[in-house]
Parts: sequence; C-alpha cells; structure tokens
Amino acid sequence: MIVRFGFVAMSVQLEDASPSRTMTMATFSKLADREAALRKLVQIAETNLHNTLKLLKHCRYMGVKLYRMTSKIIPLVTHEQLKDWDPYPALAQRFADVGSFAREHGIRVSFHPDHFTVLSTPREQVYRNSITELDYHVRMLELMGLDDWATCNIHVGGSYGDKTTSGQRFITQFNAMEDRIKHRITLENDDKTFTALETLRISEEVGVPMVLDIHHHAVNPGDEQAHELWTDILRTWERSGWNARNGIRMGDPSWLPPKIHVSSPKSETDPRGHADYVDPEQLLQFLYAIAGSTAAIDVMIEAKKKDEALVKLMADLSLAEANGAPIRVIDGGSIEVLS
DNA sequence: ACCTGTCAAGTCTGG
DNA sequence: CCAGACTTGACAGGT
Repeated sequence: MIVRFGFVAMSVQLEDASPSRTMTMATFSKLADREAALRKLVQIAETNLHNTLKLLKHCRYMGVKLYRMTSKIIPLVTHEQLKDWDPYPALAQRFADVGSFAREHGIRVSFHPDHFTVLSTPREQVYRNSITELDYHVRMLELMGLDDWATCNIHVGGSYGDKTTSGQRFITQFNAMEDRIKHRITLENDDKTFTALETLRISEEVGVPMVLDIHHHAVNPGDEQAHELWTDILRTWERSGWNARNGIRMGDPSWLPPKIHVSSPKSETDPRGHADYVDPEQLLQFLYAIAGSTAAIDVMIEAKKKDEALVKLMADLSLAEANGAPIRVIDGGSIEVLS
C-alpha cells in the first residue's frame, strides 16, 4: 500500500510565503476610496496566489503530493458588503497558473471551508451563507482548471439538540445544492458532534466520499474502532465521488485514493487540540490494520508545525524502517506499507 | 522590532 | 437571553 503524506495551508520553513494575508472589514471600511480599497484586496489575493504557487513548488521539492490550500486566498470576497465585487477575472490567470502546476506535478490539492459552513443549520441565512462560501471555494477550483478530484472537505455541522433531525436536514439541504458543488464535497467526522459512524451513514446517503479523521474519532468515538468502519468508508470512495462518476476502479492509474486526517492530541488537559508533531506509532498501527484493503491512501498531517511535522514524521518513519518496521520510505512525501 | 487585542462569519454552554 | 469559549493566523495599533 502506497501512503502519501501532505500538510495544511502554510509552511513554517519558507519565509515570506503566507498564502493567507488579509484585510479586515474594519480597515476596508476606513478607506475613503472604495475603488482603491478593492484594488488593494486584489493585490493581497495576487500575493496569496503567488505564495500558494510557491508552496506547491516547495511540495514538489520535498516530494509531497498532497496539499490543502487555505480558504483565505481572496480576503472578504464572501462578505455581505462586497456582494457587487467580482475579483475573479483579474485573478483568473494566477488561479490557472496554480492549477496547472498542481496538475503537472501530480499534487492533490483540496480546500477545507471554515466551520461556519454548516449545511445542517436550521437558520435560512446561515444555510445561504454556507452555499456562498462553498460556491467561492468551488469557483477557485474551477478557475484553477481542476476537475472534481480536487475537493472541498466539510463537516456535517451542529446538532441543535437533536442529531437525527439535524442529520436529516443536512441531507435535504445538501441535496438542494447545485451538482457542481455537490460533486466537490467530501465529509469528515468531527471532534464533538457527528461521529465517524454517523458521518459515514450520511456520506452514504448523499453519495459523497468520507474523510476519516483518526484523531477526531479518538476524542469522539461512538462505539466502533476506526478500522472496523474502514471497509464501509473505503466503499464511499469507490461508489461515489470522482472515482464512481468516471468509472475508475481501484488499481487504475487515475484512481483517487481515500484520504484520512491525522493529528496527535496537544496534551492531556487539551486532548482535542493539535500537537506540534504527529505520533508515528499510532499512525502506523492504523495503516497496518487497513494495509490489505486499498492499493493507496493519502494522509493529511494536521499538526501545528505544518510542513516541519511532515519532515519529522518522514524522519521517524525512516528510523522505524531501519528498526525493522514493515515499511519502505520512498521519498520525502511517501512510503510503502509492506504486507 | 516586538507585543497585545481584535477580527465577518457558527454553535454550544453556563450564568 | 446574552456573554464567553472554542480556534487560528494575521492584521492593526500600540510601545
């Protein structure tokens, strides 16, 4: 089983490469010349896209094939007060450049819209805002020229005191969206509300792939071991999403592997928080448990030290290999689990 | 150069 | 019913 690792949003190794520079609404409102203020926002977005490309080049240099882009590329773009603003044409070329690079170098990119994208909400306005937010992310992927193997990962949302009803509402409100958005979604179990099993059943119902977060499952487990759910989770990657729509079977060269999230608890007092680095042992135990089920898997490292945590993990895995673990380090971003 | 409070957005809890 | 927690990187405004 080939395992590819990736990291989130920013690099702690690169200087001057923030992909999420911003401007607050407070500052924007203070600027007397609105046209000039909008030009400033476009300028910030250009910098963010330039740095996103820089980060992708950093990925290529390291051998990393998995990267989550930040949601903050265009500041304030989904803000109520900027509804009339259309910055996309001015940024189209830079989006295209980012997308081309990702495609040429086989880097699987994705987004993770923030926690106020809540499709289970009972509030009409929150639902509408969530769609606006998703539309923004999907639009960026479209401008990058990336097919819908490039996805947006979200959570089910709040429970509002009745998880069953809220889950049903998620399904109804999810189904009411445009296909171009629905086809980009993956669903992840969260650390407080919808467990892995609950998220899995909803993923099956609406026909989207499920991203299993091992750490969230550890702190919000339900009754099942993660690997017990794995067969069904893997099936969501076969029967829905990019693979299913294009008739791609596991083992085909263009097969999109399932994705999981990995992080380690920050401390005993804050078990839900993300630690600086990830514990290789816990990760390996999970990978061994599922090694026979799939030819490949992609693992997103969610650690405070970002790309440095990925580098450290690779070093730890090299050491494990030297000590006889049944793995083979391939390059700076991937290993093979021997079975 | 460095430090601190604040930021557009959501949900949940406790007072 | 409202204030604060949660969580995060970066701004904004101060020293």
